[in-house]
Parts: sequence; structure tokens; C-alpha cells
Amino acid sequence: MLDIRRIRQDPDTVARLLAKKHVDVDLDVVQRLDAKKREITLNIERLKAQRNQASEEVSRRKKRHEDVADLIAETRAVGEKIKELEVSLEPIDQELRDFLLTVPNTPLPQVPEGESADDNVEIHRFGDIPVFSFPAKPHWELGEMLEIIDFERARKISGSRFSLLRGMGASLSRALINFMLDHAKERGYQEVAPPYLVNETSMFGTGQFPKFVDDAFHVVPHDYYLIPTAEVPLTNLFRDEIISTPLPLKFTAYTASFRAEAGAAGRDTRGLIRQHQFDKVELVRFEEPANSEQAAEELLRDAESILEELELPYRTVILCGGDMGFTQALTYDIEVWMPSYGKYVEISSVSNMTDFQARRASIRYRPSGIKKTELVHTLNGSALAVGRTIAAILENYQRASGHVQIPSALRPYLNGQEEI
RNA sequence: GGAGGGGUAGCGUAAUUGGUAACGCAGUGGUCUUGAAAACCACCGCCUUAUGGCUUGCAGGUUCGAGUCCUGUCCCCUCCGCCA
Repeated sequence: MLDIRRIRQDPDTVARLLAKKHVDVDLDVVQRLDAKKREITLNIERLKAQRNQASEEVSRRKKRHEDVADLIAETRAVGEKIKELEVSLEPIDQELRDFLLTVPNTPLPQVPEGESADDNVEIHRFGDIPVFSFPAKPHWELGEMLEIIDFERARKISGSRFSLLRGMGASLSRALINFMLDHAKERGYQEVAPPYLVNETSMFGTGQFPKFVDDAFHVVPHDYYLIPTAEVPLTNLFRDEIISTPLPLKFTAYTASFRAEAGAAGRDTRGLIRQHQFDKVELVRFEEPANSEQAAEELLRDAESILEELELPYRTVILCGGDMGFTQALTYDIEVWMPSYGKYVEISSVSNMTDFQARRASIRYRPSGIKKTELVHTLNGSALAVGRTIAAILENYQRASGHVQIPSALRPYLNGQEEI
């Protein structure tokens, strides 16, 4: 959520920044509702002050056993007027809040102009694209040949966009998760094992709701939602709290993630790239506002270095305004080379949300030397999406025999095994 | 799921028949001190330029006035049942 005061004071700048994201928001509506709300609120508070004084006067007179009938009658009229104004305020306030919840975060200055993924700007590249002396196979074929991924039976058990790992496939997944968690812990992130089911308030807090309701799996009779990313429970850790320990706070979690993939029909239907359920190790940071830009760079390195240790070729892009998400002020995508696609495919997304989520979720801290509380900045990034990492390893490390070499960084997690 | 008990400031506790939320500890700043402790003063829940308004889990209702009375709801604890 954006600060209403910011919209009130400098609507032109906010409008210009939102235009960079290629979203059309009518800020006049916000300003009109805000002005109306403030006018009515002021009147209500004046009348309440009057009523409070009158009530105290009633109390005083009663103690002196004086007659208070007139005063009570008079004050009742004030109460009715307050009630009337409150009733008129309610729909305005509701409309204003609903509207603000649909206004996206504004991009930071370094975000490039652009409309779509084609306009993203590459900033970093690592590793050489592999050249195969044999016909390279896509990971779904390799996975089935090696009997480590079973798409058919997953479809039978659940449906499309589900997969099932067996034998060394399952072991490889577990090895990656442990490797990624250890990597994060070495870099100062505390490991968390959060719930996979969260309430609606948490989904609003991180910005999934109200806009992306259709992307979530809703557990109907109990009104829980399956987490689309560990970002949701991790960022909501401190919802409605004033953080009393020194910032930054850094957390990591391995969780499954669940996405309905509404609107993705027909895209990436083969393989592990786009699933309803996938494993991911996530990093989340709570930062002082002044440090969040530097924290974003650190977080990016925290994620990139995993691919470097796995010796997988990747590139990093900074998303242009038009390709950015709703809650983000800055996003880097890390894309791993996927031979079957013949291009780089997103394997991590690292974002600075500035105070956007913190305002929604009311996550604050006390800056040293200042009495007032302030909103923190939240950041998160995948480190990494496990399914896509498995796909990248199978494809980039495949041999002519159809076997797959295990990256040396992972071998300690697989009893030294060198090949699948 | 059932029964009972309970949610008041970070923690622990108050609040006559309904009369407008108090105290202690912890914490922050200041005075004092070579420094610290102690003592004293202020702050110590939120909004507001201010006046003032709001705040007793949450949402309503009754009332001039609700921590207190009424309705709904969430959460916690204990016991029972079920359960990996």
C-alpha cells in the first residue's frame, strides 16, 4: 500500500511513477475520497469532543444531585449527529481502503523504462552455454528415461501440472534443499519452518490479495490458503508488531509453494517449469529503509552465488517497469540457461518491496534516537526454485549416454555420488 | 468437535451500583556524576501542526457515558473426545 499522505502531497510524481509500470490508476478518485474522509472525520471529532465534555458534566452534576435531564437530552442529539456522520463516512472509508489496496508499489529510479520482458536489461552473465556433441534431451525426457521423474502417475494421482520424483530424483531434490539452506545459513539467514496454510489477512499483508485471489488455492471449509511462496508466512512473521531486535533480520525457509497458474493455460506445459506445487528455498529480509537498496544487492548475490557454486550458466536482468510485479519497487530476475528452451529461464526473483508490504502488514521498528516508530523495508528472493534447478542440472549436465553428472557442490549431500 | 476458564501498555497486575483506564517492573531521554549506580523529572499504545480524537482480542448493540451490561466472532489455557 502506498502512503496516502504521499498521494495527497505529490500526486503528479506518484502518477508519473505508476505510469512507468504501465498501470492506469485514477489518483483523482483517491484524492476526492481522502478529502471527503478528512472533512467528515474532523466534524466527527469535534462533536465527540463536545459529547465527552457534556458527559463529564453529567457525571459532575449527578454527584451533586443536580438535575441533568436537559443536558442528557441535548447530548443525545449530538450522539445522533455523530452516528449519522459515521454512517456517511463508512462507505467512503471503505471505498478509499479498497482502492488503495489495488494501487501497486512505485518503482525505484533505477528501474528501466519498458513494457514487457523484452525490455528487461541484462546486468550480469555467468558461465558458458554448454555445447553438446550429441542431440541434447529436454529434462522431461531425461527424467523419465532415468526413472527419476514420473509425470504420468502424478497426473493420475492429482492432475496436470503436478510431478513426482522417485529414487535419485527425490534424493537430488532433498540434496538441493539442504545445500540451499546451508548456503543461506552461512550468509546469516535463520532457518524457519513455517505453516503452508495461512489466513486471509496474511495474504493481504504481503499483497497477494485482493488482486491475485484467482492464483491462490483456497482450502474451502476452513478458509485457509495454500502459500504461493514462503514469502507470505515469512514476511507476516512480524505483522502487527514493532520489531524490538536490531535490524536487519534475515530468514530463510524451505517450503512447497502452490499456485493455481490462472491465465497460464498452455504455457510451459511440459516438464518441471510450471507446476501447481513446487519446492523453493526463500530468503526474506527486514531492513531499515536507508539500507534496503544495499540489502537488495546482497540478496541478489546470495541467490546468484548458488548457481555459481552449482556451476550453472545464468544471467541476471533488472525488470523494466512494465514487467514488474504489483508489490515490487525493484526486481532482479536470475535466469538459468535451459538448453531445451534454447534460452535463459527465470529461476529466482529478487525484489525490494520498500515499505509497501510493511504498511499493509503494519511491520515497524524504532529507529535509534527517535521516539516514533517507522515502517521497515521488506525484501525477498528465491534461492532457489528447486524444480527449475533440477531441470537445469539435468539438461546442462547431461552426457551422451543419457546419464547426468552431479555438480560437485552437491556430491557431499549425495554420499559422494557423481552421476545419475 | 464438547465442557469450563481467560484475553486491559513489552511483562505482571488494578479499576465502587456503568462515571470516562490506574500502578509496579522493564525500556528511552534528561538532571546529577570522572564514569556508573542510586535518586529525581519526563516519556513509556495509536493518529493529529495544534486543539483534540481514538485505544481494554475483534465487530456490533444498549446508554448522555461501557473494561464493566447484551449479541456475534477470533484467539489462548485446562479437561474430555478424535488424531500423525
